[in-house]
Amino acid sequence: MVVNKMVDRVVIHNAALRWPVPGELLELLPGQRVSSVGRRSKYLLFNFERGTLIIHLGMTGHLRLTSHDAARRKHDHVEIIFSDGTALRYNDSRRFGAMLWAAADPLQHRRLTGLGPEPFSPGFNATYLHRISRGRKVAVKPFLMDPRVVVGVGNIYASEALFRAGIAPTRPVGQVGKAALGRLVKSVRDILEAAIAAGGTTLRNFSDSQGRPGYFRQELCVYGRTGEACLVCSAPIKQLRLGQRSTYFCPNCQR
DNA sequence: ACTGGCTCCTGAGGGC
DNA sequence: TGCCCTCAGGAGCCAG
Repeated sequence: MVVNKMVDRVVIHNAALRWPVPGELLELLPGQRVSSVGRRSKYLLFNFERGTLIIHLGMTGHLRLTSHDAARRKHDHVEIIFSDGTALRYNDSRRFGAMLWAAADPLQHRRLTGLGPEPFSPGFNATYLHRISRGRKVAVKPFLMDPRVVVGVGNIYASEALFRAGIAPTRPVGQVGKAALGRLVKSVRDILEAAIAAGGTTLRNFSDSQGRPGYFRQELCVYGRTGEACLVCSAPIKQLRLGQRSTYFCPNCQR
């Protein structure tokens, strides 16, 4: 828990994340206290007295709260050292993540404006999806993964949600009816809820803040199961690329 | 306004 | 054992 901790100093070992880590953090953060933490989409919001530190973990990012003198690990790019002797370390081997600063309302930061609704919010519903998808020719899977449509649905969960909703991932979204979109909304929520309960999905090296892997992988119905029997109808699971992303589906259950 | 393709990056895994 | 190749993915960016 970092709330109420006072920043003593910031060390940037490697500023080359998705966008350069703002150097102004070096002067801005020391002397400020973390007042609260929040989240919007996959952006973590560390609210300080005079602004908000926005952190995205990308694919491989980790935050660890350690003693400030603990040995640095490979890919520890930024350290926020607190006055109580602890340090919050941002580690990200792939550097797909980001660290940004918002002097005012973080929701008005250019990376956060334009984000779609949270998947568990009332705004994410069949009527909404139906309205914004009419006339669109894009396939339903990349549409579902577009953060302007809804946030939080990555590649694995998109395939899984479409399987459970019985919708072929290649269907032009404009041709998916409202009832099917309603099933999709429910599937997305069910998948995310189950995945969160299982601690996420570990494919290679994902782990939570305690270093534990996620156990949702064993509940995946289609993702990574190319050629294996569909759990519902036994037809072989197919794989294709859609929007440069591996896509898995049952050609029999999903239409 | 849409759409599809490309890009960033490192590590894992497979083939030889 | 070691090298090389391919793949993985969140999401911004850009050309058509």
